[in-house]
Amino acid sequence: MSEIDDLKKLLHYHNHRYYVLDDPEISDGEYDSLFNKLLTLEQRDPSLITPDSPTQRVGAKTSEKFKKVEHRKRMLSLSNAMNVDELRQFDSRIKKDLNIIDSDLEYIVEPKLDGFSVEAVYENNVFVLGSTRGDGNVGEDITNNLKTVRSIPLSLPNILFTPLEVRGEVVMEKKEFEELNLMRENLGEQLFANPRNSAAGSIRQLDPKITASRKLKAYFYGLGITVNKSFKTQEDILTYINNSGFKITEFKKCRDIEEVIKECKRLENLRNDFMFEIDGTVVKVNDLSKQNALGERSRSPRWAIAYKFTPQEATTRIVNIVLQVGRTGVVTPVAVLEPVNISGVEVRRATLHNIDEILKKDIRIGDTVIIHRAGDVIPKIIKVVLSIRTGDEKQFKMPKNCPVCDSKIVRVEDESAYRCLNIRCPSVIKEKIKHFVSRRAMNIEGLGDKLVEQMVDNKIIKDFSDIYTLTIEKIKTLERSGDKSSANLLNAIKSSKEQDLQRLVYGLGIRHIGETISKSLVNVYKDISLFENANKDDLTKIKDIGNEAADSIISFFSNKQNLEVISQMQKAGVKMCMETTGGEGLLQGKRFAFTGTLSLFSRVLARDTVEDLGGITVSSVSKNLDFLVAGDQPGSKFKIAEKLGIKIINEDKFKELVQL
DNA sequence: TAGCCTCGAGTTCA
DNA sequence: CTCGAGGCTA
Repeated sequence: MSEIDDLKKLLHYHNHRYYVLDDPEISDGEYDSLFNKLLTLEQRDPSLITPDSPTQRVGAKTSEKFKKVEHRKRMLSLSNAMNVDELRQFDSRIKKDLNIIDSDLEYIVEPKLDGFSVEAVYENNVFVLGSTRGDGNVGEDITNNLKTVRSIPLSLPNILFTPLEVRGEVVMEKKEFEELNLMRENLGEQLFANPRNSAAGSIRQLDPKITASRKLKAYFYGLGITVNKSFKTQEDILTYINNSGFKITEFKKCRDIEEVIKECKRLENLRNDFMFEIDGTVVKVNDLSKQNALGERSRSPRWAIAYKFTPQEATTRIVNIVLQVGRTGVVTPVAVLEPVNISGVEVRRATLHNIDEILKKDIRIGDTVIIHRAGDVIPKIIKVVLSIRTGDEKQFKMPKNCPVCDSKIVRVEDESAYRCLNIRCPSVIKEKIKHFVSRRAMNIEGLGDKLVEQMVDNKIIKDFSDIYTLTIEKIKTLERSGDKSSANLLNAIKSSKEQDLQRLVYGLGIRHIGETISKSLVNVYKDISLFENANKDDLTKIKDIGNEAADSIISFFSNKQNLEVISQMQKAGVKMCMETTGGEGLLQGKRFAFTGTLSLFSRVLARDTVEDLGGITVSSVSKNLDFLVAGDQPGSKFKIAEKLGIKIINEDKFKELVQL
């Protein structure tokens, strides 16, 4: 056998290890050197180049449009089940059609990839044709582009039958998609709305070089025409496809429809853990003879159904853009949306962050937009659907004055935010007070957002100190404040006077000073009066305090009004010094993070427990972490911790550790 | 000075 | 949760 053939075999093998099994045996460098060796040999005698050679993945640009390709067997789509009931209906309908009365029907459940459907045809072992689904009958010839997808084998190890037609989905992994969009953003190019569009756009490129650069993956799930009759089940087919060198997704064989439902729910919960987008599951009757008996409708088979996850993406219209003024005076534009249901909640508003964001995405009032709720909860506007623009949309301009107090708003150099600098701005006052009374600061229960707003509007309070001069008469002038609730509120205010100093310092809302720095500050300056004399040198010696934070502290404590408010609070009996703490704790200096649902502790209790014992709690995992406490259904932190070799403990272990 | 880590700040709905 | 930026470290 020639050296060229050996090299090709070797490269195919290592390509498969790398791109299909994700388990390379040799380094990238070694692969490249084998590849270059083959390239040299082929260049010496180009007549030896075969179409399945690894050097032929990226072909020449096709100038004309894609050629049409007729599918020998129609590529169908799937009917949808929008909920669990529709899955059960599907099951009973099939059983009726098959005359199955008192027995169960076996199904295969696979994740449904949100990508681009393709077919790859192999003749005598060699990849000869790649096509899109098109309308199901006729697709487009994308052979050259599919060849660039490294997880698709160019030749197969052994022939079971020929031709072999495999069907699957080309996807772009989420990470890849984000990187691509980031790059396009830097180049000022139009962004892709989601990984599916991105995969579709990449596969329909006339220049295979572009497709090759997109790092697409392909997963296969079925066959086209099948001359071979040895397959009995869908499971056989998946196993065969996989053994022939294709990537397949995980799948599960289910005894009955209830197990199918369980599996669908499981995958739905895990959807964010997949590297690629999945928008549902595909449920197929496992037995091929039963599939045949059921047959197909005009556009979809009767033996399969797609179970759709509750969507995390939706289209809606921007009714208006309004402005919010936060506690730091930042003026934030917020889109008011036509209410739309995404993953079970009605979304009406979405932040637009700042004017740069609006201009970058070219968002206008009246635009139709795609909004998204990923693993998190916060809706995000992904992009404007430009194709439905009527021309009646209104561009949004930042006003010159604060929408609340009408004073001039300014944009600090190099910042995208506009700020209202009026310290008497009612909105700023309200937000500052809400922050002061919030759970993590002074924790005054019963003083919620609505009440604070009323109090400021009615001029009952104008700064923190006024909270401590409230009387039952004043509170009762407000809506929905009776004897009982007013008394409760006064009690809560009274007990807040004893809060730790660090909570007070945090509650003051000094720029750049959050919970952590408040704590470090309080450890050094144990009495509020000492803060006034703090100098920059001393401050910057404290961990995490640099130039900006130090300046911010000094400027806060040299402001007369601030000092006046503090002194008023002191007169009202608010504790202004730190209690001496009793020595070293059990967990002194140990860093903890939590993930998943805890059952023995609430998050707050777990946090307080650690901190009472001198430990530190953090919200993200890094190599400095000492313990990750994992509850039920841990999130991404779990994987990161595993990778970094962080000690992961369960709740029971944690309980032992804190000796409760 | 670059790159990593952490902290702060803003954010939606039930 | 996520982003941006301040601060720390090599």
